[in-house]
Amino acid sequence: MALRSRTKDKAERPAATEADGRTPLPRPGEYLTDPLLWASWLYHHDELTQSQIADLMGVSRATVVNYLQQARDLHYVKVVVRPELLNSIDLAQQLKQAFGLAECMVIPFDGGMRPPSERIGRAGAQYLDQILTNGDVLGVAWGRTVLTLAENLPEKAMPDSCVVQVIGSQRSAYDGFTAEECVAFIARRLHARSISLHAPAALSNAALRDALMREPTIQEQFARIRSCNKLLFGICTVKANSLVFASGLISVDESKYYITKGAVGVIAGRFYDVEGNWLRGSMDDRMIGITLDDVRAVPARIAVAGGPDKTDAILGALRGGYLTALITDEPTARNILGRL
Amino acid sequence: MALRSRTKDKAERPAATEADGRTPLPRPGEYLTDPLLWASWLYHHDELTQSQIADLMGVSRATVVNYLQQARDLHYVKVVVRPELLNSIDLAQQLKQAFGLAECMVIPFDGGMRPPSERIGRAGAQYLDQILTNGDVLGVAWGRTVLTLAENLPEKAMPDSCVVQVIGSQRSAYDGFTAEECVAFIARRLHARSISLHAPAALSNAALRDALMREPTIQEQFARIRSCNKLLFGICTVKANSLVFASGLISVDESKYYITKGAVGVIAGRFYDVEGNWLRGSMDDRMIGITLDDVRAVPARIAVAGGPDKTDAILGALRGGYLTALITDEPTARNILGRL
DNA sequence: AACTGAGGTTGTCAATTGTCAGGCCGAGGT
DNA sequence: ACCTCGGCCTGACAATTGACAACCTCAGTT
Repeated sequence: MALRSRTKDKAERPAATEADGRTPLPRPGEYLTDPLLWASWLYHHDELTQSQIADLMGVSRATVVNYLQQARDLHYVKVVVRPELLNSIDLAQQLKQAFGLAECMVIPFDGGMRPPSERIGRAGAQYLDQILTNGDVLGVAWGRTVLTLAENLPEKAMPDSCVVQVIGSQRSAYDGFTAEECVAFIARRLHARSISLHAPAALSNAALRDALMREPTIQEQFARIRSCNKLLFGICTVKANSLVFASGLISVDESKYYITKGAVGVIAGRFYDVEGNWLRGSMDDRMIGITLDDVRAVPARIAVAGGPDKTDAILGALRGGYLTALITDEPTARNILGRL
Repeated sequence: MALRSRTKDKAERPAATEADGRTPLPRPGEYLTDPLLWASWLYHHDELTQSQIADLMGVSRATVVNYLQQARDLHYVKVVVRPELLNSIDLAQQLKQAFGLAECMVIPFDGGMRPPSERIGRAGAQYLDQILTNGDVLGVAWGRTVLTLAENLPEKAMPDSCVVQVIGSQRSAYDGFTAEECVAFIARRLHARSISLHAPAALSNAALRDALMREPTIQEQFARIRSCNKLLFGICTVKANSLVFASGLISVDESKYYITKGAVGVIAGRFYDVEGNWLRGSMDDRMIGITLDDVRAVPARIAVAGGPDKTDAILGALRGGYLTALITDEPTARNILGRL
């Protein structure tokens, strides 16, 4: 019970010898079991206390703390809140029903401690991990939330899959915010092939864009895009602080046309109104990327989006049928349902 | 930073009002979100402290503790130590190599605090959860370890699957130890169909057994058994304290014959020697259940077994090729490898 | 041989978490 | 209307856990 003196600890391993006569523990230096793993298992599965583990392993408790911390950092352990339950809470059910979604995850409100995009990204990572299977062709657009998702995606071996960039590249004001980076990141986590679109998202005129589109390599990429069976994207507002503007993809001036036509949201660079109608404009002729019609052709279309501003944008996307699965948070879900 | 007084908590919800003006929290009594789920998510995903959660939800911290505990009990959350890592630790690798196993999980030693069957059962539950997919036909034999596995199997929807009892029923000295119960339990957890074998495991003479075997319903069940694509079973020793005797399936007298022929273990009521040869005897002609030849015909054959006595029994089973996946613990793995 | 710096371990202390006896409140019985 | 019981919540206390600065140890360098 009292803290053991530590002066004598090297020589003996009291817990081991008494408990298991026939299987001597490995002598120091010939561990057959990774100590991180050993500690993690005993802690999380067998619910021993850190002190018990420390005795068992013959190190101090503080060391065990470190082991456990490292194991967490290396993602040796995962804590999962059963996603199907979040699927079933009332708000999610209502959204599913109202918009014919196949799946909807509504994560609880956290009192506004962290940005919704971060929390939703993490939730999305868990969801994606769960539904992806080897052989999938996953299209990925970009967004703040998609990026956090990518960063939190657990590692998983899907060697026969590929991750496809569905919108051209653009220079971003923020770090790591380009579509290529999202795609590459996700592909790496999945041990999958990454297929990026070697072209800018927006060109200065339609003729150039058309010429580029006729390039065989680009044609090939677009064939890939149309072969996606799953698609992951964020939803952007058209407000001034929105990422589409901050990233330089679209200038505020250019957006004026769309806004006067009633634009409320942007998916993969394409504007739509609150009814979900795709608003085609001059921008569209200068962009390289998936169209909203293409989006609807993908079997599983997963949107990760949420936050106080995004109500209308998400509502429009839902009405337009651009999604089959929505991952959002509780305030946002309430807002959307309140707008009906 | 200092602990906030709790006397004023009913009236206000400080974190909420400032952070999110447009979405009032539900008034008490109209929670749309299950409080267990809410608390669990904030705790495990957003890493808030229990006090923060208590403030947010407007209850005392102790209540949050209870919520979290309940959520754990109801399996709302899962803590998973990445199983592929246990697959890769040295002992597991050596066993895989030595016996041509497809998978092998070796869980770390816990100092002998809990019975191996309990710990291995839990590990097996996690493994099974991971490899099962909808549509599987899972055969299940019985055993102490299989039962703990069943109890710890997380809930999972596999409506198109079935769980098949591969050995007849028997009265047991222990509670819940019959094959039917294991099967029913697992089936319930998986929302799958449970197919039990309505016949005793052992009859008093071979003629009766043969007559029963000719019954169409029994024939049907056996067709099912042969259609299994996965099989789950425990491994029993032939020592006097073994479950096969305690359960009354086999009498100690009857076992004498097998033991003199060199029996070291029992799988689904069938004896085999240390080389893995099936020892056929008079018992076998009076039993209703899967044979060891049938076992080998199943594509995935998962054994959960471990403990100081079981070394030889497992070794024989490995040599006989009755397993494709073994889940055991570190001392047992060492013993087996030491016996080579 | 003495120095130095990186990597890993340790003891201490504050923060967080688990426990438990007692209090509150509503349902159902008298 | 009053009482009793059971379930849920609370507050205070004990145990566990996390953070951190100091400390070893050992290999490479002077």
